[in-house]
Amino acid sequence: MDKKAILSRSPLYQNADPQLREIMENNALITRLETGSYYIHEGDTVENFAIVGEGQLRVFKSGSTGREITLYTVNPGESCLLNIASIMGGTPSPATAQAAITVQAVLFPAATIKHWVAEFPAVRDFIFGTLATRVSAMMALVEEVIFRNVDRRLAAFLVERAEGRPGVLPSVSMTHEQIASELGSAREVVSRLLKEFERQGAVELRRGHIVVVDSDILQ
Amino acid sequence: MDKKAILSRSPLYQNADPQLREIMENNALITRLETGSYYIHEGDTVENFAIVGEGQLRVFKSGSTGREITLYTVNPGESCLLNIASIMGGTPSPATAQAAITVQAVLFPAATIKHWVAEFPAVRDFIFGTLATRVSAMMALVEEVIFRNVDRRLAAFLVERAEGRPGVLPSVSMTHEQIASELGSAREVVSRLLKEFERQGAVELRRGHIVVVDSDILQ
DNA sequence: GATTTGCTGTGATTCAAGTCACATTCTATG
DNA sequence: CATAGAATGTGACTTGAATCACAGCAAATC
Repeated sequence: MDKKAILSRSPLYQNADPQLREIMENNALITRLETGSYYIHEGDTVENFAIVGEGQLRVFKSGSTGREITLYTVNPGESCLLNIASIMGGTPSPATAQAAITVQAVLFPAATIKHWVAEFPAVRDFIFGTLATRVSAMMALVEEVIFRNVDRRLAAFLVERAEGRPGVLPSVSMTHEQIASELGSAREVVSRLLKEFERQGAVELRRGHIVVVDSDILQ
Repeated sequence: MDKKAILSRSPLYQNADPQLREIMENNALITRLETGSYYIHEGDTVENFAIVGEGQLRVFKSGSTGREITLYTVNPGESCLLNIASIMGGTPSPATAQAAITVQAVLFPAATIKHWVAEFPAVRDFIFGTLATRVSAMMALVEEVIFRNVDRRLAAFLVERAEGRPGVLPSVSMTHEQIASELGSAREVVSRLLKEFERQGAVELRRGHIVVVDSDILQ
């Protein structure tokens, strides 16, 4: 993927006028992050603003016992909230970001994006939009974690993340371990609950992925 | 309190140039919210942007069993993140806001503030600053809730919220019930933990407030 | 000062979920 | 096809916390 291909995935670029597009193209630094490598560690100062073109960034917090919880993921066309909050507020990053799937992205220096926010309404709208969405999601996450049991969160997670082509049952391609990190729980707990779901006929378990047979039961 | 007095508490107004100040004064609608009354309910559409001059707004989510968790509070001079996220993103409010202490505030219509964001750098900086701070706090909250036990969260809460004049021991003036809502836990749990803290000599319990005797033990 | 109302203290119980400790599969790869 | 390394399945145990059910206390109000 080249700069332009990555940029084209972002609503920011899509909504930009030709002038801004050109400026973006001229300032974009292309980068690649292999699966498992880190984009930023908690506490670091963020120096770039990223737009993901391909792959997936996972933003998470780790607890003392090694357990983790995913706060959100950044998919193609999206930008990292962490980045924005950190750059605009001048604060260190409140969480860690890692490539869950090899990422190709473009970067802009923090100073550059800050300047654009002042100058281009399109940039502003994009950033506010991203912030607003993530903030709501964050609040929803707090609520979930406090008031909902792991079984309900797991069921909701499966329904939401299951992907399937027409004709094929939707499924989630993750290990139990990964799902546990996503939810901030433990692997054994997830395994047990999944088995229970299977007994109820809601899912079918394969190695490395979970097939959602009946999403109504999960609801 | 009149408009000007309320506005003067906000860094937004403080950093504004005379022109913006005048515009703000001319557009401000003054309002008062008695303790316990709601500023906004979850799911509502937000129509105004508020700057709190006095009192305290509590922003929270409620669970099905009636339990609540405070996401954050809005104090004098501050603005409501909910508001900003909702107005700028055009999404319904993700949580409920209620006056914990009778609030005096000024309001600006959503359209007005949106317009100002485009026009005045000071407004932009203020809003981004608020968003960035709250987003970080939100992430920290998720982490706390997932990885830390209630006793640790309670201890941290007491240290953070204790207020005292010189010469007087700091204390938190809240009932156990209120603290439980703050933490998203149950009253009995908080009562029991507080008694335990008292046995350890960290606090002293009075009706309606907790005196922090030794904040080191709480750490 | 009597009463009502709202706080606080505590025991008993239950339950979700984290932890430990292995056994049992898969499946990729030499 | 043999096997190492991952992924999964499960039993046993422990524990933090929520819930239920009252009892005692303080303080505001009549």
